[in-house]
Amino acid sequence: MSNKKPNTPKGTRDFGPAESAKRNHIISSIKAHFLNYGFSQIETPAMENLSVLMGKYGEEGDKLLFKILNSGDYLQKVSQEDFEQGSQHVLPSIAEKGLRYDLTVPFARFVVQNRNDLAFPFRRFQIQPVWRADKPQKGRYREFYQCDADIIGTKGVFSEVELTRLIQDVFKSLGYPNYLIKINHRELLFGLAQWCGLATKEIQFCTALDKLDKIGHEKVTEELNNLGADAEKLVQLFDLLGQDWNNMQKLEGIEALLPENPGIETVKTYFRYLKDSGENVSLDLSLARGLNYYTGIIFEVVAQDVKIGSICGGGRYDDLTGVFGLPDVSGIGISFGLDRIYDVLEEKGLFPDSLKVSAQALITHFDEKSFVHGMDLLSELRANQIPAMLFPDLAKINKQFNYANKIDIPYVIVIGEEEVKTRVYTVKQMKTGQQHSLALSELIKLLKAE
RNA sequence: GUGGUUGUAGCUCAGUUGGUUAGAGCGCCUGAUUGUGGUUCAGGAGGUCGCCGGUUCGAACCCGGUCUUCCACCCCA
Repeated sequence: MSNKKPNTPKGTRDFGPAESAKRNHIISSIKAHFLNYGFSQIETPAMENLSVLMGKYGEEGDKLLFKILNSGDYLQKVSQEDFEQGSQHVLPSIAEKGLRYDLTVPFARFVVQNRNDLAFPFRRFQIQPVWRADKPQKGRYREFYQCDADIIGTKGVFSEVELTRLIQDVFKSLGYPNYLIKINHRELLFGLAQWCGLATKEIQFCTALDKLDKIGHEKVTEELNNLGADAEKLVQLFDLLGQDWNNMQKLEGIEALLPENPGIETVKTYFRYLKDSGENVSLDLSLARGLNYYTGIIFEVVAQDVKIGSICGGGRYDDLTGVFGLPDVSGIGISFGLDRIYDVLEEKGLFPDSLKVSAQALITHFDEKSFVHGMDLLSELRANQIPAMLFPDLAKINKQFNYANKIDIPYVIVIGEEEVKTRVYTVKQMKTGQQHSLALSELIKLLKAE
């Protein structure tokens, strides 16, 4: 290991054949459900203008944005005054683009730009990488994929129900049952904040409350007290949160505190529409989610038996396009975290074995004559939609078999003098060791059977 | 961004108070096997001990820096 040993940048990874196959397994499953729900795919550039990205994810988000240096002499526009005032003042002069931080904001930009060509409500899905300059940890990468589905241009709670069912369908088809869909409503959170006497500090209230299951109610109480919350009301609040209630009981409990809150009716309707399919759905009044633009119901999906944070998140935003000049468009979206779902499936051993197969058959040979004959057989197999390879070098037969074994090829076809003459091929099933002599039509039938 | 942690062969890891030529298992290559892989046996290759610097007669080991990994904050998918 010399100092020349190359490496990918911190928090980024390569995906080899095995990993790519597993990732594709997840992507194709999610994509199939997106299509089944009527979403159309779009793609947007990896980079956006910083004016599009800045200020959309809160102060923290701005720090985590990767900025791209301007081309050419990027210091040219920096004035002495900017430089003396520090990096904050230099930034606008040296970088005007950044890597996208999520898929929702670029989508809002896309909607505004293409508003006249889109039919609303518009359902789009998007599967692309995003970048965050976070400090990497397990399940936290600097480059990771999001799989987003958004419905924009409708306020109906039915959209929330659609996305809930979509989540359920996806995890069902991935074979992972131990997830929990936590939901809450920003109006409820804001109502609670005001009720506690934190009318101007709703966001701080949310982020403090969000830590409840992590640091416990004493510490959260302490934080909220420091913000200036009404101590008596906090006692009432934590009394409510501590109850082991079902969703309806929780709703009734919070309705008693906030009788006029518009979020109550919305959440009630949501559960009514869900009917009996709300099995993995839980109203969690402490769920906050950091992103500033959410205004209505918010979602978070957690893996209950893997320590990895949330694997899917989303919510309703009433005015995301407003900042780009298109007001009064309500949208709702969810984002599946491909990389974390991967980590969950990997840890739980839920990837199917069949993903390993690289080709159905490898054609091996003893000499050049049989090698050349193998080329024709290869074409025949491929013409019959049988993924096949011909060993490309003249090599010892055991080397060829060894290769097939290593890359998990199920069938090896052997061609020698005899096979070329008779056109009856020897085929060995690697898993069982069984061997047959078959003419082409029989061979195709066998290889297609699997 | 703050604090901590990790790094030795392709992989998982040993390595004594600082002392010749740094080891094991697995994997890899060759042969037993010129019509058969996965089992077995024999042999072999592969390391500037993450990198740079310092202390020392002498450093995988001690010190500093740096990169990387993971963890706790922060925040999030």
